[in-house]
Amino acid sequence: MRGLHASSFLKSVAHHEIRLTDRQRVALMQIATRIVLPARSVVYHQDSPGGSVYAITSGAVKGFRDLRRGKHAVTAFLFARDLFGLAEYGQYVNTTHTLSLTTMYRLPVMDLAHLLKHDAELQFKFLVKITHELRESQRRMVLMHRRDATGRLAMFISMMSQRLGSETAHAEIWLPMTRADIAGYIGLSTESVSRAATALERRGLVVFDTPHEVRIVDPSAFSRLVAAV
Amino acid sequence: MRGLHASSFLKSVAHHEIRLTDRQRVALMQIATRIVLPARSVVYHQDSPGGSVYAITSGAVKGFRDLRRGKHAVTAFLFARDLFGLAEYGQYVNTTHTLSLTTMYRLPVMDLAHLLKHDAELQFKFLVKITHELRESQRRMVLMHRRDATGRLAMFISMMSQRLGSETAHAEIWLPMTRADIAGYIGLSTESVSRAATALERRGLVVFDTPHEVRIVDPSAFSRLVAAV
DNA sequence: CGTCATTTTGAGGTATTTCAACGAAGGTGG
DNA sequence: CCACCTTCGTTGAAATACCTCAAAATGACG
Repeated sequence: MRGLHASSFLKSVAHHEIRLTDRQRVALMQIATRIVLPARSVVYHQDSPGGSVYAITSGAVKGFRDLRRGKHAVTAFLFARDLFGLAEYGQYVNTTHTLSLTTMYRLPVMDLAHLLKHDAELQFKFLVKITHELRESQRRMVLMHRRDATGRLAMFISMMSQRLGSETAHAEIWLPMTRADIAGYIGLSTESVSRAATALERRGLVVFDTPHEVRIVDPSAFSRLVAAV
Repeated sequence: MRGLHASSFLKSVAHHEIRLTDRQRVALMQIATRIVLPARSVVYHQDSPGGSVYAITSGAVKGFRDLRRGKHAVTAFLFARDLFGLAEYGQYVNTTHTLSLTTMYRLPVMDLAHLLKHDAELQFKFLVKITHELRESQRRMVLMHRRDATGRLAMFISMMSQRLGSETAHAEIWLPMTRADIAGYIGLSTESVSRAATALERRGLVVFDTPHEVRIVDPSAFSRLVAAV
């Protein structure tokens, strides 16, 4: 488990000014297990003992909590270079689920904690990463305050665009999640998400080539809507 | 007492009680400045350079972002033993504002980063703290998915109760923020918060001795409502 | 290519928002 | 010390936007 795998893990944590040294990468690889899961696989279930942290190399994962009547609140969409499971040390509070074919590294929390305790530089990079996530979640709070469904969806698309921007140079934005997942994330009903999507198209802001691929055709008007908080 | 081992890490997250050693406390005090601010003072403003992290000793602080038309989204309420400013490494993205007389320590981010990079144990405690905050924010996501205003307010009161539980042994829950602040936090209008408050009282679940002091008079029914996600 | 899940569209019900006004509380200045 | 003023909190009524229920159309996957 060296060479290609190791370098892809380097990339997985290198997001947002985080870059590991060779020695750090090797240390992490020694405790890591590479995992490849098909779409719709459960990574871990809520209320199970939280023994590991995961770093995504490619693919997409959603984290959610079950609510009443089959509904579920989506707590996060995770992509390449994201970490997850870290916030749930001790006991997982979310279920995580792959949305597509996903490769990731599993890091046992005991080993990771030991490693971080002896490498302050490495730990600092984790701290920066978590800190960045906290900031992300604050952006989502702003999204949740919007009253209009179309504005929420526009903001959601904008957020997804930013996260995937580094991967795809295309204007095509990949939305691997279902409408129900989006609804569970931005706090609307599935139908409202669908209606909001058609509303954005009818207003000439975006085009959905498929339900999971969207292009922004009027960037300035789109940005105006997103910023019209 | 040696360092924080992996097992004690789990424990500390579970009970979210961060305890510093005397030496760590001294090290932090050397770079810290003690600040006492009266109510309604701005600690820092959004879009200003983020040079410091703050640790609250007593009092209450709110973090928020301005939206259109005088509205503002409240991103956090912070109390004793909370840190803030850390998520905004480099550039503050929120404005922070005292809600009452507040004492806090200001830690220059440069000095703090230097300290953390040389004291993995101390940094670990910061990581635990941030990790816990991330988890908190996920709980809030669940709150935001509730459709009914009374349920949201009940959940909010429950959250405040938990945060202040260690300070006051009383059943009296202190809500230092205004109705508008609560509204900005749970995503409702000010009027809806007010109506939800009276609804909770009319249903015999709580009693508001003042607009800022609430007692839970029917704990089982109250818990049932909170859990009825 | 068939089957099932997902997505879209429609119509009505309902909760919250909005607009408006009043009452209460806290702070300030004469 | 009191009066004034600003901010905060509460209540009412109408409008709006979303949710729910239901069914058809589309898409995904074996």
